[in-house]
Amino acid sequence: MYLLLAAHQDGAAIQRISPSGKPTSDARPVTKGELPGVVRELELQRPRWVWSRAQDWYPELLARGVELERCHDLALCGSILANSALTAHTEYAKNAEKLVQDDDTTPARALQPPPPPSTQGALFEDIKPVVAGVVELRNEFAAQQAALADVDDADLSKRLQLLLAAESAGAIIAVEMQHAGVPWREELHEQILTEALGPRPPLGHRPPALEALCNELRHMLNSPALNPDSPQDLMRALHRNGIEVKSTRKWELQQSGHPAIQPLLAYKQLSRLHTANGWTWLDTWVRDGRFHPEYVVGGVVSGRWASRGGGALQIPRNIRAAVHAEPGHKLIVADASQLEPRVLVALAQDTKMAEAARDKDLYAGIAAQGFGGDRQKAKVALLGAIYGATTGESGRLMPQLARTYPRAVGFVEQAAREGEAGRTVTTRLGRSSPAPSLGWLRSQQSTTAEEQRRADTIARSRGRFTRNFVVQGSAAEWAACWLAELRRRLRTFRAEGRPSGELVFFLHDEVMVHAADDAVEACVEAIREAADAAKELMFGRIPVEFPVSIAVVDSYDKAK
DNA sequence: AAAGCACGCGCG
DNA sequence: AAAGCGCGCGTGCTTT
Repeated sequence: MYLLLAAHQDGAAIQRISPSGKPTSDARPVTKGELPGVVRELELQRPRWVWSRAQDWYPELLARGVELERCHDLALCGSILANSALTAHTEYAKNAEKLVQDDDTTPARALQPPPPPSTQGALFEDIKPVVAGVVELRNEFAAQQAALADVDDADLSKRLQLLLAAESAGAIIAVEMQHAGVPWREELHEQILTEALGPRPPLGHRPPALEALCNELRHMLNSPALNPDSPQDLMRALHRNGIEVKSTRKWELQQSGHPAIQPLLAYKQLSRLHTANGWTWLDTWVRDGRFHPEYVVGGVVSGRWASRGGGALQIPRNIRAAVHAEPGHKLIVADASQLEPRVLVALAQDTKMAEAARDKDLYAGIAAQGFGGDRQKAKVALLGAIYGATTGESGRLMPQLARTYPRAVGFVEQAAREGEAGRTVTTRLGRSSPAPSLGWLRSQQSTTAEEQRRADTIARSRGRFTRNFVVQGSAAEWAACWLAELRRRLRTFRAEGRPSGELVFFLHDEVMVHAADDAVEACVEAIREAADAAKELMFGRIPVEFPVSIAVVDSYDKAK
């Protein structure tokens, strides 16, 4: 059953609709205050909630203690359907195309783009539903369902439906994880900061350790006014001292043996800790022992999630000790091992590489088959194939890899050719890469030799993008299915009154579950089962393993 | 003074 | 040791 939840005057309206989007009841107006109660009541019928975006409604509902099982996120699904090659022939895609301005690269969207970044601390106050009433949303849903029905190939149609379901589940999970937050022990974080930087300085001042290093650098580089935070300033000072670097990047500085390099690198490292994850970050993003980032589902064209605020997807290793389970609980950190290479194996149906992928360590398997047992070489070669490396060691290893695995390498090469020619590519479940911009197309019609060279560079760059898109995007789909399957199992535990865990973090190919001690075993099992289920949902029964490495730990730094 | 860009570095 | 893909964000610096 589908229940439409739309904006209506100051509150909302709820209407039953059929799978094709026809109303099967009158729209019921509900005030803001009544909404949680009404939705909770209706949820007992296990509907699929159809709404503009999960972000518009679900944070508020969750804050009132209302959890929902499933939804259809019109904005996310619309964006997929408007771009997918599988629905390119439909009215839906053709209408969406008209909405795209022809002078930029904005992806087609059936509804409004996401709201501007909300200011921190206002996660639940600031969000206003998009101005979209019952009729508008119902029509949108009907149009999306019609587009789905227009996909003739039953297999492809099923995949696309799976993608929309997984994406919508992701939207729900993202809001729930945002609500739950990552368990964060502030005093452990502060301890790390104080040990590395000294006591907290007044606002706008360097902490003692940075101050000392800065003075040391000024002295060693004979530059009394040096600001090491200014690349220009720093570069001039280095040059004055005969350190001939072309940039101030860490790896380039490491080439030099000058005695000032060591304190400089130390300064850079500590400065990073202070500015990106120091006391200010802690004040801003951690409340009541939880880090509450905002996840942006569909924030990356490939289908990966992005995040907004607090750098949720970049929790650096050196502060992970502060991510700590609550008393009587554990963190279960699960990681899909070598996900992208395994997805490539499944996509390309490379039986030879599948043999290697039967091993828990895929790189070791590949090393044994084609690289004389050299695991590092095998890894560099394979990642190079997925990213489109042309130079360096990775580039040199490509022919060797192609000889051993013509199908897998051929698959990514084909994706690269498509991109270079200005065509789009499509993931396993049907998410397509954006079409090239008009500017791109224009660049390819160059005449002079100089223009031609530039055009080739741009074309190859797009080829690397599409090459990676199919693999990264399909891997993101696997991860979305994994996450959705895991959530379903955790909810079942709870519904049956058994101990369960809560999803608290997700990062591309990694999930974190916070669970009471007596729930750990079941959660671990659920994580593994969900991974198997995700594989089968996406690829059916294939002889490729998607092993998950799981660490049960007190703190995040102990995982891996 | 605000907005936008380049750099550099964190994560997968 | 970096390279080839995808991101967010703080800082300095330039443009508006």
